[in-house]
Parts: sequence; C-alpha cells; structure tokens
Amino acid sequence: MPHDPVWQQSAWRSRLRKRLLDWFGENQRDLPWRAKSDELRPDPYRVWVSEIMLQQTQVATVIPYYERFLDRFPTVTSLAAADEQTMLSLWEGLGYYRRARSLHAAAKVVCEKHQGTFPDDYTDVIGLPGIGRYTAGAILSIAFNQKLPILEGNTQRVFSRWVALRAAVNEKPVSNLLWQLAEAMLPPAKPQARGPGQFNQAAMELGALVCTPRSPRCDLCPIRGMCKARIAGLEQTIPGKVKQIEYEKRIEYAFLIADRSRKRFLVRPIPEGQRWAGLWDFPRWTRGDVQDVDVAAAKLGAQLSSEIAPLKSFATIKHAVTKYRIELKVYTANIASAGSLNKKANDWSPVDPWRFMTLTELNGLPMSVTGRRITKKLIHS
DNA sequence: AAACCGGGGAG
DNA sequence: CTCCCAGGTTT
Repeated sequence: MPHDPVWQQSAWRSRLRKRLLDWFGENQRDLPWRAKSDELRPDPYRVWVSEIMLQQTQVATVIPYYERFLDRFPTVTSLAAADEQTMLSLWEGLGYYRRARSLHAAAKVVCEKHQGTFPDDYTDVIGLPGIGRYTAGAILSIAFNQKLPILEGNTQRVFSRWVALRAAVNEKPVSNLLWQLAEAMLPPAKPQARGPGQFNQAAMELGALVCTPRSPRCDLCPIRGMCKARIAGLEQTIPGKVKQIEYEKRIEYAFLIADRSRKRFLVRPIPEGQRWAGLWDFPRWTRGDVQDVDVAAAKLGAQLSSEIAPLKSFATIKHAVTKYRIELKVYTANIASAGSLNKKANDWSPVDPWRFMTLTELNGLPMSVTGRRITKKLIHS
C-alpha cells in the first residue's frame, strides 16, 4: 500500500502531538463524562457508559440519555442490580438495544468478578460483553491513562488525512495500518495531562469538530501546516470511498388486535435471543418479504395457534436501519381464539407471553422505535 | 427520499 | 472474513 511513511519519523509525531494537545486544551467541549476540573481522572464507569452510548450515536443525541441514565444508575453496582425493563426504558430512543443488554450483563460481571470496581487490565476489559478493541482502548486510555490506541470513525478519517492515505478505511490492510499509526502516535503516559488518554480524545474531538467527513474546516485546524492530505489538496477525497451498500427493500406487517373493551391491545415481551429481546411489541411478521397481508396474517396466526383476520389498514411506517429499507404495514385485525389470549394483566407467563395492554401501560414499556411509533399513532387516533 | 455514518459479535 | 444487529443525521 503506497503511502508516505512520514509518521515513522518521531520528530513529525511529536510536533503533531503538541499542536493537537494544545488545540484540545483550548477547544474541547465540556461533556458530562469528562473529568471535572477537580478530578485527576474521570470515573471509569462513567467513561464506559458514555463509550457504549456513543457507539453509532452522536454526542448531541447521547447527552440527555446519558444524564438520565447516570442519574438512575450512578455506579456499576446500581446498574448491575437494575431491573432489565427499567434499564431498557431508559435506553429507549438510543436504539441498538443489544448495547444496553451487553452493558447490563457486563455490569453484573464487574460486580461478581471484580467486586464492583471496573478492571484496569486489558484482557479483563476486552472480555466484557459489548467491549471490543476500540472501546477497551478508549476506556483504559481515558480513565486510566494507559498507552493504548483507538480507532473509530473519527480517527480513521483524521489519521488517513494526516498521512494522505488514500485507500478506503474499511479494507482490512488499511485498517491494520491505521491501528499501527494510532499506536505510534501515542504520547508517553507522563505527564498525564498530555498523555494517551488526552491524545485519543483530542484526535476524536478534532474529527468531530474540525476534520469532518465533508467540507473539513482546515482553516481552524491545528495540524493544517503538516497534514499531508491538506498539503496535497486531497482533504476532500481522503479517506477513499467505501464500497456502496446494497440496500434491501422489505415489507413487514404489524397487527393491532384489541380486546372487547377496544382499549387494550395485544403485545408481548420479545424472548431472549431474538431481535429486540426484552422489548415489547405488537404481533408482527418480519421474516422474508411477504407481499400480501393475508399471507403474513396466516403465518403469524400459525405461530400464535390462532387465526388472524386483517380488518383495515391503520398506517404505513417507513423505517430504515442498517442495510434495510422497510415498509411496515400496520393493520387492525381480529383474532379467532381471543378467549385463550384474553389475559388479565397479571396472567403473564413465559410460555404464553401475550397480553392485552392499555395505551397508558404501553407508554411505560420499552419498545423499539417502530413499536413506539405505532403506539403514538394509536394515542392520536 | 436517498445517502451517509459505523462498533461489536456470531458464525 | 462476512453478515447482522433493528437508527439517527445530513444532504
């Protein structure tokens, strides 16, 4: 892979580090998970929660959720002891709920294996559910100032530009090279105020505020004089284009089945191991691409051992997630053997988890975005 | 409306 | 190494 090995020169690295850390000292945002001025280091638990929330989610979106979450679960111990439904409700809106479930599971491990103290050993940390190489490096460098590299969306772009690496960052050899670069750039652990934790945060902050994907603000950049991409006029074209995703269109169906009072709707908590595990949902057919509502109703009915008869279209919700472009068709429907399903609220069992719930009750349950959108439409109808 | 952004984990 | 997870933001 042809590129200028400028980053292998230690003088270049230290000059760059100095500029970056000076810039960070004056321009970093005041974020709730960063160390308060009277603290030497931030609390590892707080850094951890923030890093998990920040996976695939932007800072501005995360802040209110983070504050609510920390308010309710201020320590690892309190999170480990939390009821899963409560925890998921606090997460609702952030999406990718597996992050929350992994965080919860990891909190239990920290309590059981590490007496409630977040571990400072890399092997222990990366062994926790939901923590991979990036997150382990981020927590240990930021909270313990360990000399560990990080590589994520921002720094992939920032580092590629510094050295004018033109290849697409998702190619394996490129990513390997960027990890090496990330490691080579790290300052020594002392002085701590300008150590690896500060460097990692500074590089990400630069990517978020200045070295943005499109139209980078090079005029504000502390590295502008020594950035190889900028010098070559390539800041707009680096990093290289990632292969385009092939989107897949899907049609899915959800059914609103009311009880005799017409005020309660059939829902259930999604079982372990399935998509949206732990969240509540309406009867929904999401598998394959079923073009016909009657087919979807028949298939779902077979699963519920009851016949579902679609009545009329209630709403169509368009939803995009990862590679899927989903059209969710929501129908009101009747169910044949409502008798066996006409449960009282306290009749729940894992074998027959379906229950009728009022809109007020639904408001208190954790749901996926589309589930919540259906509920909101019901309230306003 | 389409395009873009993107860590971790399972297989 | 590839695919999935089950959303938000930008253009």
